[in-house]
Amino acid sequence: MVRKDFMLRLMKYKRVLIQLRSLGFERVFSNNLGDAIGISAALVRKDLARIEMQGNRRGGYSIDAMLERLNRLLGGKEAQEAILVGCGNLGRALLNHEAFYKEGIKLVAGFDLVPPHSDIVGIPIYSMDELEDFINTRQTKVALLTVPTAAAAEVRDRLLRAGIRGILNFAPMELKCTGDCVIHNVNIGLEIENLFFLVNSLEDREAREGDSPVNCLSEGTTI
Amino acid sequence: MVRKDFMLRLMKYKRVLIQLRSLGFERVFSNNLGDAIGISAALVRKDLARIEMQGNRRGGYSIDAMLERLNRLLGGKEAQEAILVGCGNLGRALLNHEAFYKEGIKLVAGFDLVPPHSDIVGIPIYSMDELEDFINTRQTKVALLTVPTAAAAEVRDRLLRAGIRGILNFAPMELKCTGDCVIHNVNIGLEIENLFFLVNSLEDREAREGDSPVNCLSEGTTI
DNA sequence: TTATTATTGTGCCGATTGTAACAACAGATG
DNA sequence: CATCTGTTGTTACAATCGGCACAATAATAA
Repeated sequence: MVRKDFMLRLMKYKRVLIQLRSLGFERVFSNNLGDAIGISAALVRKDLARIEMQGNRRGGYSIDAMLERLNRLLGGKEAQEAILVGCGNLGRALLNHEAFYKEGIKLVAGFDLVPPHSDIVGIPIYSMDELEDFINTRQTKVALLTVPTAAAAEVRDRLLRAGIRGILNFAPMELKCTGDCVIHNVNIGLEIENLFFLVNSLEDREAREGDSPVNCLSEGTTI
Repeated sequence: MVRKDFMLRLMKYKRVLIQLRSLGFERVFSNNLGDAIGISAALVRKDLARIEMQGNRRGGYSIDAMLERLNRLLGGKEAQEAILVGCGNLGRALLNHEAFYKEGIKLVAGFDLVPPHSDIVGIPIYSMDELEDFINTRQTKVALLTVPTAAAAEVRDRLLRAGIRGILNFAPMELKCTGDCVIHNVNIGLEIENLFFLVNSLEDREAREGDSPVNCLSEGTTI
């Protein structure tokens, strides 16, 4: 609950650093990073102190050193393997989502009650019958769950029994976990509802106050 | 930044209440709600006090009264209209996502550089050329952005110029906002990375401590 | 060598969050 | 009517977070 924000910031730093490095930079200052991800420079420095990343008092931080440290903390650079359960519309879309390849995440298989006849994107889609075997032999630890709401809880139990430790649930129902595991719920409906609420408040305020001051809210993933 | 969690809790209460009511319940206790969404009963009571929802000291809260209040706060029950820009895999998947219909959100149109010849789900998909006109005539205020990363910033500007006030961005790049608007970033890659990190820490800890205590993390949308 | 300057590292503070504990109270029971 | 039980409403509190400001310090210039 509390260090999630912290870790997310670390991941954002990493993204920015990779970008900067690819542009030829070698060092970075706390205020660069702060601007890039929309927080104060002081907070950046505090975060970096927390991961024992020390910079040069005049020349900022070494991008390479920092990336090295972040990679060690966040799980390294070798792509981590996850599976996807529930190859409906959303599931199939995620299977060939552009973002994953670049970010060290590899979806190695999809599972569905009725697997399609041909693989769509080069990622094999298996029948649910083979779920446990696959998890067992590949020692998969993380799964994306994109099954219909009604099936979500049951599939979660099955995944956990099979050895999965982390689940990213997309069904619009808060999944809790039972045992030693991590479950994150990505509820897109909630996101949108939230957005409507904020936009409505924005317009209300403007209507009330006439010309409103610039009011700009950009927020990160609820992740 | 700060009341986002609060509002998200309100929306979660609403979901649970709707479910409970459909099961025939009429009243609910703070600890029911707390259990349902994984927080303490005290926090539930505080939230309810904050929205001036008062319960009966013995009989808990009236579900109907609470839903009424929540609906007023969160934007009522009439479905709110949003559009979706970028009808690639993810975009099309969202266009027929089960969750939206039930949750008072209505995607009224999709837009793409090359709109498909036939509507896939009954939701019309238009060419990008018609974007501004549509927004203008329908007075749309919220958009889902599922275009490729490279185009995200440009399309955002276009949307904002056209009058959109809230954007839910799915491209794996932190979009900031320029003007009076709200932008939320749903970064699925970050979500997964985060999950890997947590699972790894979990396993590390267990390896270190031998038999670990039950350690169960279930968290809501980062959103 | 000395002064200057830019940037880090950190101690402190205010704000906010969620928890714990308890008093007030409504209804049930006898 | 009196008691008792269970739930709310509220107050106090501990933890944490992020911001500010400033001392420490490394590079540079004179």
